[in-house]
Amino acid sequence: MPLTIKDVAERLKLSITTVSRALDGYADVSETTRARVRATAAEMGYAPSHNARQMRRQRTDTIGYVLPITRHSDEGSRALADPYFSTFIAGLGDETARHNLDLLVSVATEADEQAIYRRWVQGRRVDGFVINRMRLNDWRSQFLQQSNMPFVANGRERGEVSYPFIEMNSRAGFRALVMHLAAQGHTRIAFVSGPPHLRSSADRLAGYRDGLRAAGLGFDKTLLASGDLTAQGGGDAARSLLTMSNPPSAILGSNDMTALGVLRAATALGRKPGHDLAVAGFDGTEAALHADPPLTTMAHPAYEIARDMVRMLVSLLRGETIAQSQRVLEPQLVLRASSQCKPA
Amino acid sequence: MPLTIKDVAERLKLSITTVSRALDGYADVSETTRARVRATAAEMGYAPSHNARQMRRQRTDTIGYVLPITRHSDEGSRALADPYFSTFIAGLGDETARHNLDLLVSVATEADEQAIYRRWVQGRRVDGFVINRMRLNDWRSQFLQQSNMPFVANGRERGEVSYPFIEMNSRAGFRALVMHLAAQGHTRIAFVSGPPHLRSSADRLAGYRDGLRAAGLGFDKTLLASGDLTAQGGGDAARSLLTMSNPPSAILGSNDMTALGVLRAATALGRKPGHDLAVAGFDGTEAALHADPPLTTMAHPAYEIARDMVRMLVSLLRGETIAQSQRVLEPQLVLRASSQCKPA
DNA sequence: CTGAAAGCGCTAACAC
DNA sequence: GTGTTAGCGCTTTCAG
Repeated sequence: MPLTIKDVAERLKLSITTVSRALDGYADVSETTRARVRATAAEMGYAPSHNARQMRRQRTDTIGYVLPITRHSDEGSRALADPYFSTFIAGLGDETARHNLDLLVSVATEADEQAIYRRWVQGRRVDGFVINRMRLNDWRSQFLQQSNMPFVANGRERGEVSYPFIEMNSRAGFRALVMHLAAQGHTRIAFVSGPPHLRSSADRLAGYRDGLRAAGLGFDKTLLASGDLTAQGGGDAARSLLTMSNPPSAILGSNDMTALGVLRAATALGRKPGHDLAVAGFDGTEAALHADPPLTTMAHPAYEIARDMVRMLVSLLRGETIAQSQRVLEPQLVLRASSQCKPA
Repeated sequence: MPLTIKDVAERLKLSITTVSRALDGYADVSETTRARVRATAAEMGYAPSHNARQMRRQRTDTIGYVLPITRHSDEGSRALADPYFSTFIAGLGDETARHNLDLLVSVATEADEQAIYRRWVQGRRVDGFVINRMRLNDWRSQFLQQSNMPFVANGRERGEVSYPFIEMNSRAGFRALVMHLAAQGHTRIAFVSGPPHLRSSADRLAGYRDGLRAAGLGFDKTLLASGDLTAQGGGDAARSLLTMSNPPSAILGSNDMTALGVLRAATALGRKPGHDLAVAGFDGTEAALHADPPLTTMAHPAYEIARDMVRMLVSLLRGETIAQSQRVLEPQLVLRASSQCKPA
């Protein structure tokens, strides 16, 4: 049976009210009493019951994050195989800790996530949400808005939205990536897309097409392969692209994991990425740095984005107005060996 | 203002007691009433307040995990750079979700973690803990035991312990790794250790020495470099090892990240890992697969371990006795190109 | 089978 | 400055 405020009060022969106020730093309690209370509480190892406190305050001091995975959870080991997510969680964890907030985490497929959101919202489990990997039509933002639950998104749905978000301009990023490859003489530049219902996939594909246009290259749909943002998917796509009659001389992955899969598959097919095949990814993960050869990518500061999202959410919870509540960041090109070659 | 049980009761002209019982599936309520209550509650979108429920039940249905990081949190982006942790969290998330438990996560250095553990324990924030990255002398296990807080550890402290854990036999793993290298003729096998206060570091070093002994090789302390389980640390260690007068022909990293750093640094120094330098890691992360060249490693099923730990904890919370409460798993050697070469 | 009432541990009006 | 009291929303005796 853990200690309660009553135990402390009895020991001090004070009322629980006074103890509560002393501990919470209210003004209307004498300094001597406050000191006595503090000392005794510390000595007894008392800490208030989070539950009881939040029940009374109607707050939880907790932020929720549901990690969206694609596959069935039996294969959940893949869930965080993408370093993007782990970096993101690290940012959430660090920044919430800094504000003395707790971070409640769950892992769910798009099919299962509704139950969790409902439970957390209606069960008043969290004060606000951080959501990412936005879909073109995303029920989460609607649900949270109509539930009056504060949240900050990483990215947004199609079109104008009214909620706060931080977004990467990945469309511009892919345009730049294509231009970079075109500048080296590549004309057959393939693209391995992500799941089509994701906003990021649409943006990245649009950026790819922007780049082709800007470089004066036509769009050839045989150079478009579909992936799923995993290395596996990237490998499959690369195999089909590289075994066609007129294969591309450059392959762009929707993210680093896809590009890593491309690298491996290409190497297995006897190609030499960085020599007879240009490859690039997107996200700037550490794995890209250690790849064979090191992977050209676009830096995407997932850690900082996560921290900023928490900061924005904290402001929201405090009822403050956020200066810049809808931010668009520009990614930065990171040139490495994988893309530094001319077409064969 | 979210819905409460009272709202549902009023709508149905029933007492809150009956509503509560109907929803919780108690036997002593008529089937018709139960159906009516269920339907109305669903229709209204009612879900019980987690806080109130747990306040009453004196349970939280939440499991805590404090991710231990080494560096100051300003550099927290490194926190999860090690895929071992992200895989571990994925396992925790999946398995807790499966049991309808929530997972509370925090990120803290060893210096800061005490505050979090105290807050969560004394504030009755969680029903149990999962802890990993055990130290040789670990205050956490003592604290949790004396607080009467159930927990399961990944690994354990020095010596015999009474708490449940799952541990990798990394000592045997490193012994096997050294034998593998020695079998190819390597006699100067270096080892980049981890932080000395970690149990895993001690085990891995001991395994390294076991291997040398088994292969009939002497222990040369100039071949011992200290790392910190990051790629950065591995790179630093490799630079000092490879620039000495009589450099090693093989380098073993305490984990994959260390070995990846070794690979990069060695390549930068003009060495060709897999040809004139053998390198191997430990953990079996996906990054090792995509490395240049692909990294030999020992598979360490962090995802499955995490899930099993949650299962054990759940049994503990239910008051069941766990069949195998102290498990030791054998790692599996995964041979890849990085270690497949003879000494120059 | 259903309802009234107590109380989980705490905070915040409101008294004194 | 300090104490008394009324709840936060729910579960669980205990009556009926």
